[in-house]
Amino acid sequence: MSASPESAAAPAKTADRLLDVAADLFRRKGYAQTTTRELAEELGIKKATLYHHISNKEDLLEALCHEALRRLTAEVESIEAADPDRLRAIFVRHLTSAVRDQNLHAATLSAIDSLGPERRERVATSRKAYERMLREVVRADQKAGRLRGDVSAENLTHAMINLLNWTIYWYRPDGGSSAEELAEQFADVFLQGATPR
Amino acid sequence: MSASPESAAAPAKTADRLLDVAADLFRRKGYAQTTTRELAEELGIKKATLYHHISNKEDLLEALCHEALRRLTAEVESIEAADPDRLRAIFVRHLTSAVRDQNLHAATLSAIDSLGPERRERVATSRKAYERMLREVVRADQKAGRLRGDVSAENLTHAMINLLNWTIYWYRPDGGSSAEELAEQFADVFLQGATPR
DNA sequence: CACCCTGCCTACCGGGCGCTCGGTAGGGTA
DNA sequence: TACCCTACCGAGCGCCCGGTAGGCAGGGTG
Repeated sequence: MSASPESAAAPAKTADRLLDVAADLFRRKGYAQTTTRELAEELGIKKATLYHHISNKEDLLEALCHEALRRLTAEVESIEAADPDRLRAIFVRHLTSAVRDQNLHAATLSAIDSLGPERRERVATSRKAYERMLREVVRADQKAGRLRGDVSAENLTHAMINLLNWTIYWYRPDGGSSAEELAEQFADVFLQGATPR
Repeated sequence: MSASPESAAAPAKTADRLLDVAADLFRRKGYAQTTTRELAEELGIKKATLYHHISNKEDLLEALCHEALRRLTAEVESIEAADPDRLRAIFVRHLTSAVRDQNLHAATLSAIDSLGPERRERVATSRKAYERMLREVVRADQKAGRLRGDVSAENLTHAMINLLNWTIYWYRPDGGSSAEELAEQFADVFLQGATPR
C-alpha cells in the first residue's frame, strides 16, 4: 500500500494498487455497497480481469483484514520488551499506524460482519491474539505496581482498545492534532488515569 | 422497544415489535445482509405486509438511527446541570443506556454508511449535536479547573467518545462486569487521567 | 519455430434483491 | 346496508449483483 521500493512515480501495477484501492472504496462506500464493477473501474480494468487477480470478493476482504492486523502487530512487536514506557509506545505506534492506514482499518473494522463464519472466525482469532498481547503488557505493569490494581486487566485493556479503535472513525489529518500529538495526549490521559492513586 | 404499558405478556403487535426486531437483525447480520424477506419472516408476516408498516428499508434504518440518539440524548439531558460530578453521571447514563439498547446502537453505528447522502447528513447532524453537548460539559469543567487544560476540549471529548462508543462492540452482559461497574471504572480512569496534575 | 504464461478483454448467466400490484378479511361508524 | 380503514397476502417484475466462459496479444524460454 506504499510506493514500490524501486520505481519512482511509475504508473504502478494493477496488482500493487489492488489492496489500496479496495480499502479506499470499502471505506468510502462500505463493503456491501461496493461492487466488483466499481472496483475494476477504479483500477482501470474490466470486471472479468479483476477476477484474474482475486479469487472472489470475500477473499479480498479477508486478505484486507489480515493485512490490517499484520501491520499493527508488526508495529507493536518491534517495541523493546523491556521498555518501562511500553504502553505509551503502544499508543503512539498503534495510532500513527492506524491513521496512516486509516482506510484499511476503518474498512476492515466495519466490514468484519460481512465475512462468512469461517473467515470471520480466522480474523477474530488474529484480533484476539493482538488484544491478548496488549493485555499481557497491562498485566505486567499492574504486577510491577505501575498500573492500578483496582480495575481488572481486562477492563483496563478494553478502555485502551476503545481509545485506539474508535479514533479512526472520526480522525481527520487536517484537524487539530497530528497522530503523534493525539497519541501522546491519549497516552497521557490513560496512563495518569490508570496510575495507582 | 420495551413492553407496552398496559398489556402484560400479550402477543405484542407487529408495529411495536418492528424496531426491536429490525435492530436485532441488523445487529446480527448487518444492514445490507438483512433482507426484507428475513425481517418479515422474523415478524411473522409476509414481505408485502412489511411495506404496509414501513415505506422502505432505508427509511427504517434512518428511523433506528434517530431513535438511538434520541434515547441517549434523553438520558444525558435528564442529568442535573449543576451536578459537579456531571461527567461521571454521563458515563453511567450513556453506558447503561447503550448496553440496554445494545442491538440498536451497534446496528446503527455500523450501518450509518449505508444511508444515502441526505439521510446520512441528517443523522450526522444529530450525532454532532450530542457530541457538542458532551464537549460543552468538558469545556465547563476545564474552565472550573476540574479538568486539565493542557489537552484541548476537543481531544478530551473525543477520548470520552471513544470510551463510550466502542464498548458496545465487545461488551457481553454475561462477562466480568455489569454496565454500571464498567461505567464507574471507565469514569474513574478517565476523570483521574483528565484531572490537572 | 512452438509452447505457455500473464494480463487483459467481450459477452453472458443465474439468482436474489427491494419493491409493487391487486386483492381479501374483518372491525368501526353512520 | 353501505362505506372505509387497517392489517394482511400471493404473485411477480425489473434490476443489478458476483462470478464465469472463452478468447486474444505479447513476452519469455526450450
